[in-house]
Amino acid sequence: MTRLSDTRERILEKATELLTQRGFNGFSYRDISSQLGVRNAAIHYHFASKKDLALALVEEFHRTLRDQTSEFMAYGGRALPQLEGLFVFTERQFCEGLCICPFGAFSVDYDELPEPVRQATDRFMDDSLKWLTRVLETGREQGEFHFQGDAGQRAMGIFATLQGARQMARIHGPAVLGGIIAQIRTDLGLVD
Amino acid sequence: MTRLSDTRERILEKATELLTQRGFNGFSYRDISSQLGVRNAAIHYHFASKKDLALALVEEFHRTLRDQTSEFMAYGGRALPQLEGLFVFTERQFCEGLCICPFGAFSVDYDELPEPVRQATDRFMDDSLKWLTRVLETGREQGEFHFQGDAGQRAMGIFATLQGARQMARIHGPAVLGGIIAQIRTDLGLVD
DNA sequence: GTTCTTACCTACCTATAAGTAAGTATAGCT
DNA sequence: AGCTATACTTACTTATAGGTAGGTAAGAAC
Repeated sequence: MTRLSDTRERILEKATELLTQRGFNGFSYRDISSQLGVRNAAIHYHFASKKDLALALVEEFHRTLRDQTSEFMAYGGRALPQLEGLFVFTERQFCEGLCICPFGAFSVDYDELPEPVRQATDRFMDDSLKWLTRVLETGREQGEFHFQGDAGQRAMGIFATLQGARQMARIHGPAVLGGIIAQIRTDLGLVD
Repeated sequence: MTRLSDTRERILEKATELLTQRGFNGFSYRDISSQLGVRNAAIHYHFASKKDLALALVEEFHRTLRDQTSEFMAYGGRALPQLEGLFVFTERQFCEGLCICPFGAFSVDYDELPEPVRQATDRFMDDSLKWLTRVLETGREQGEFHFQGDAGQRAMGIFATLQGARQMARIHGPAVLGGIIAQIRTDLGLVD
């Protein structure tokens, strides 16, 4: 079969949407199958258990992040466009209906996640943090960013803020997200 | 009956714990009843539906906030101790096992929440924002805080950061929460 | 002392969750 | 033409979800 079915991809896409709108415990195989017009068992064929689906979702995010960050890298190592890329990415995801951060969704259910999913989530988070830490350090050295203290801490703070901002924006409207992002810029000494 | 049963309060307490550890869709009446040693129907007696339980939980948080903020007010209107009170409150809740912010937990499931619960959540959030905005404005006038821009925006950003920080701290350890709170202080021009 | 109310309990119901077993259509390979 | 792998399907199972009907023990009100 030269052309593989796109059902697997459609399931992942729909699952991402449902995950970011309802959390991992907030959607079922039935929700996916009914909206895609396939049977429940078709999902089990591709993802034997919900645990496997969770794992695939985390790995999907991880891949997206890698693609996105290597795209940032193409700017030639300058820090500012990379940071702006993160902001644009966050806002675009939000506008596309991926309301809350997938990582935020998983963090709510963290204790009940099976061990492999937890590990994958940790790896994903570590990579994200490493990338943003490097961007912040580079930007400070280049004199673009101005902030005190450890860059790693600052990176953690920015991710926390973005994650929280998405959740708040969902309730108070999309404008909140832009406002909070503007504030992060201000705190990094970037004047508009 | 002079002495009312404390079952209702015990249910609310346990539900809060479960909500902040698993999200609203992550626990069942059975989880509560089995851990409290009562029957399922006892919970339905006090909270006819899970919607009613959610409503009671939000109102409980709202009451706690009111108590807490009026306690802050007792400091005589000075802004700094009020802000520090929020930080202490957040860290204490986290240490007591109330991992994620109850509001964060609800925001994940926001779309499926029944309308009255959503409205109660909105009122709770509005009150919180109003309070923090006033604290920030007062502190800036008193010369204790130094920040640019709108105080309401800043308040929104701080809540978003705290909410995200709790979720991150759950995975990366409690130290993260303290680190991010320290950063909020820095960004408000408070030197340690 | 009967009645009402509170605060439950036992025993159930229906819907839905995740998951499985076995069958089938289609395409490519030999 | 026959075999095999892929990508499903129908038709279940078992467990659990939220919710309900009806009963009951015990104190309060009259």
